[in-house]
Amino acid sequence: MTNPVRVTAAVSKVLAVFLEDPEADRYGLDLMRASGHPSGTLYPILLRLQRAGWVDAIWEDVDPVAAGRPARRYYRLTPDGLVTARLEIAALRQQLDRASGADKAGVTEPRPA
Amino acid sequence: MTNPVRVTAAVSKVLAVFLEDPEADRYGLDLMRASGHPSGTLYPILLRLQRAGWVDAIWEDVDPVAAGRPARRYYRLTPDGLVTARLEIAALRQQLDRASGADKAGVTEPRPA
DNA sequence: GACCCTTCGTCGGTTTTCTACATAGGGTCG
DNA sequence: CGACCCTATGTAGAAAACCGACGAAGGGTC
Repeated sequence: MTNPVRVTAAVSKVLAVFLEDPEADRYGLDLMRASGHPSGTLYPILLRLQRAGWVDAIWEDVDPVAAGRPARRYYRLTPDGLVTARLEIAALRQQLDRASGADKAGVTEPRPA
Repeated sequence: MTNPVRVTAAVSKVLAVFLEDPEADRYGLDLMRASGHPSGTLYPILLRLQRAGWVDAIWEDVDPVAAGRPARRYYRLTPDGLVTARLEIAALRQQLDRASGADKAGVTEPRPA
């Protein structure tokens, strides 16, 4: 476990969504909307994250007929994945901050102090 | 011009380096060291950025014999590329900030205020 | 001549991304 | 009841991106 996962742009978006609320259970369509990824991008990423042990998945325990919709598959960060994701995202942010921090004409931030 | 460029993780690293000092001329080896990319990653990215009109390139006007090294090829952001790069990087940063901002236990930042 | 250094790239295999499509039940409209 | 959209899951296959290895070309050193 924790075998190499390349934290690409698409992967970091998914991790960022998870980190918005690390306690929350998230399902596929939900993650698609929140990350902006199409299913063909999202599900392979979720598979890689699961294989790496960063993410867990469980089937929703609901009767599809009673609920009026298919059962969802809920994904959530493992404790391990939570720690690693935070580190990865922090590293990315630092890199981007270095870029816009050295730039006088800020686009969004008026005062860095 | 300004045809679609996918701002992947590797591309954003290159843009971030350019934004550290948008006035500066940068050459290949320099960008390789600053971005951490191997040549096989960097040069294709520079080509894509040039084709999109985000980056300009000119050959250094120097006598290789006198300088004791091969001439460098200098790359720099176009005015258009500067604007676009800033927007892209700002968007990425916002996304990452939302992720760690909603998280109580901060990893690096003690006080966001 | 053999070797390393700087500097520019390209080549080719692996990994990642993404546009379709597949599946399956439910609801709606005419 | 057939055509169509909605929620859900995911796969298939091609295009794109990545990156280690290599090549080219000159300079210097031993």
